[in-house]
Amino acid sequence: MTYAILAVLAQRPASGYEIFKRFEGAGAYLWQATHQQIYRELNGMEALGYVTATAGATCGQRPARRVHRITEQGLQQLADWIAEPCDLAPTREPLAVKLLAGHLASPQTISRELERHRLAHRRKLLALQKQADDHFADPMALSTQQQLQYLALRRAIGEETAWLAWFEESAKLLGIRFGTPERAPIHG
Amino acid sequence: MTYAILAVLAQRPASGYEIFKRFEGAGAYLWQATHQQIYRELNGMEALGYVTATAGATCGQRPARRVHRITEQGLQQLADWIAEPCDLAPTREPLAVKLLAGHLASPQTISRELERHRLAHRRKLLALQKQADDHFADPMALSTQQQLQYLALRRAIGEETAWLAWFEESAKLLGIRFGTPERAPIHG
DNA sequence: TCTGCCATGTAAATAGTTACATGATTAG
DNA sequence: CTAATCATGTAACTATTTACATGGCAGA
Repeated sequence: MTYAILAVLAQRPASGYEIFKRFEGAGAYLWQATHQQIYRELNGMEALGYVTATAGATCGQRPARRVHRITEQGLQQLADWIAEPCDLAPTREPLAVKLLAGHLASPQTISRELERHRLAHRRKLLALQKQADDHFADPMALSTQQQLQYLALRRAIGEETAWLAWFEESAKLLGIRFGTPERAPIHG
Repeated sequence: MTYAILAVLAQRPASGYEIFKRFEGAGAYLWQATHQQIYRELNGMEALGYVTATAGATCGQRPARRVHRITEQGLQQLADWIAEPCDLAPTREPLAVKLLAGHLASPQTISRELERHRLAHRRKLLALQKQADDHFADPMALSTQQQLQYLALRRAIGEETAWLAWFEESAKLLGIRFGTPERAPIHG
């Protein structure tokens, strides 16, 4: 978590709220987190000297937007973490758990839940593709830094595409017909 | 977590250790967890009446294998959870975070880490495919219950396949060559 | 003999969620 | 005038990891 925030701040300074927006909703593809956690983490990192906070002068009299900036120490910390090998993200698939014991529920219950998740994943894929279109229109003309960021996004797009393909497969095997009969968006 | 354990116990009674084995290592595709967490969770569920524990008579004098069995109440609890809509699993991608700030490290550092993860995902895919071969050799001849369990596994296989495709894409874009091990493991 | 697996746990620390709280601004 | 969004936080709770602890049994 710490490092996800530092990585965002390494791109540009941001307020807690901006980081939260990036970590939440359909477009999030790095690290989902609640605003409470982000604010707490930011304050902790400020105490450790990884970031500095400047009271950003805003228009009205809102709760004083605090813009956070990564320090040399924070950059160093982040670089160290990147260099040190990390584990794969632990697997946690509530939907797969539901399927494993799916015989305890009615087929309608299962297919309704599959449909809900399918729509959520489709929504997410569309949001991600929009980000790709907006920020990485021409993938062959990117700087090395942009290539890496593009690949991070491509990874999430690949993930969501795999989900949609799996929903198709599931529907076929279970003999379900999902609501909207459109094909899954093409990936690649 | 609770429900992942209950779902496994709904298939057949098991000891904490057996559940742990299922939730750990390359073949895990439901819910990764440490043994500490599983034992604690099992004891908690025993207190709540969702499972019963019987001291399984084992061969030697080992710490007395405790076999857990799901109760009617536990089944009801699990069925209720399956029926109630759940959120998508929150996104947490350390590798994507590393790429986002990848310019802070050397290209070799990045490509080494990509290669490590690629190998781990390949290992995982192989373990999953072995499970599919072992338990679901003929997907067209499965009971409804088995179909659902097969799909849970297929989901994980789809995930790992997407990872490997993404590593290919990354290698191409970054001009990295993977799969050239120093000591060629190509043999029978 | 040594390593690794079987088999269970306690205790402490860190990570993450949920509930509660406040108040300004903007768009319909 | 109402709802959503901007913007920040505290407190309590739940989930998860890490470190410590024990001891038998099997195979090289």
